[in-house]
Amino acid sequence: MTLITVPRGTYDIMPKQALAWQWLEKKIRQVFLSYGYGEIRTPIFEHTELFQRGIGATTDIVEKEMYTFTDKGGRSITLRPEGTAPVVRAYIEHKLYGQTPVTKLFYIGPMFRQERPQAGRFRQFHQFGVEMIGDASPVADAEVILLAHDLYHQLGLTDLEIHLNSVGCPHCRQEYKTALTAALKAAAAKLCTTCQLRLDRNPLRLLDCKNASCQEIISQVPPIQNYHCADCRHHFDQVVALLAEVDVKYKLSPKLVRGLDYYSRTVFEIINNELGAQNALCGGGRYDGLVEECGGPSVPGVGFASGIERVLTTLEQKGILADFPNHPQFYLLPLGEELTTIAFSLATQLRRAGYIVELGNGAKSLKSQLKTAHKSGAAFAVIIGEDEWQAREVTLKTMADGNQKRYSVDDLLAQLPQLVIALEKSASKEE
RNA sequence: GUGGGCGUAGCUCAGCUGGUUAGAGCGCCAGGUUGUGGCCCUGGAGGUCGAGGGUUCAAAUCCCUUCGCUCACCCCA
Repeated sequence: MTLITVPRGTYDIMPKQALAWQWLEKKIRQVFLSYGYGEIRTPIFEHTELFQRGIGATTDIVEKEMYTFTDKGGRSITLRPEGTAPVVRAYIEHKLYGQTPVTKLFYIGPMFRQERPQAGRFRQFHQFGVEMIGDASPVADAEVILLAHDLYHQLGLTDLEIHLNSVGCPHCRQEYKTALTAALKAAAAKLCTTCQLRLDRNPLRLLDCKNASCQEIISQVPPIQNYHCADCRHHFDQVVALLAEVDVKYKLSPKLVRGLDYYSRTVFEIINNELGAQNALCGGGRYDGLVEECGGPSVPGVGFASGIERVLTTLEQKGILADFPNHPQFYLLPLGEELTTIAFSLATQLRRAGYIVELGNGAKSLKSQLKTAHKSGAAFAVIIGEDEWQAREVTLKTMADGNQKRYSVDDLLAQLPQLVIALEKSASKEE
């Protein structure tokens, strides 16, 4: 029989790793809540049409990366490839626009895209993100960028690069596209094959081509800034000024464009250059047409999404992710199978009182059980042997120094609170 | 979807141009102490050499196919 493994691009989060995930998720929720965002949990799958309309039918995500299937009712269903469209759907469906002028939502959970996996890229991956819907002001853009920036700072990531650009509104962007296409048509033959395709399909994508000779040609072309309409220019200037006001460092990247159709005006990415090819921790921007496109009122929006795996990798890389200890406080060792019941009962008592307790295997030698206790990292071993049990006592051994003392069960239970406090004190001293 | 690299013990890897029973370190189990962990010593268990086929007297080693992992392109978190 062949071994069944996880599907390509997926992986198991094992107990030790899960502690890091829990820690990170907790931090994320704390920061988002402090900025006034409410958590929303949308389904893992949606009607396929939501993503076709929301993300854009000609984007790579929709064209070739979605996990789409037909359910038994004949409906086309898709595992969500990103979080914004579902949140916007819920915003419209629950008519949140009628409740407050601005709606601030955050999400955290798995996303699915059928791509070839590589460093920092998976088929099931996890994102957290925010959507601020209903505020057209540049203050909203700045606040969202600041939020991402502050969140990373609170995690200890203080040297990330923020890349910032404006892709204009549908009107001035279209003008730029035509100008760009016209300018590049002449040199089309010198472009790489993918760029030749992009020339027709999505000329903006040419700007961030990694090919050196393409970059050479592109550097001759005027930047998108030259084509911004007065409103777009003003909006972007304001965003930049607001970020400067709160000392957020950013890099203007005139060539930054983003792959999803819904972006307008501000786009940004936060980058860790040590990550490899997939170096964006976070990407986002403004999407003023999206709510309307999805069947809602004409309401502006701005948000970002960040990859949990990439954040965790970055934290590990920078040594911020220390071990999360999950050692038992007490390791109970019954000596002989006759005492197992006693130990079992005592372990239950302690656990019900809220202590972290492991129970040894009474069939094994004391030596063997102590080894296991040692490996578990337990602070105390409680030895339950015939000698002491005849007097209804147990031996409490402090693993750190090897000291041990006999207690009656009642005395032990009475002593535990102090023992645990002393333990926590010495642990915090070490740090 | 395309291209490069890699698949040998639980983990990290060695195994030269094909040559007996495939090795090391760590880990695991047991013993060295009749009831005492960490250090040390001794012993033990554990491998369809990713899978299938081919060449050969002989394949972990050479050839083909396939699967998987990985990195990169495309794209993106």
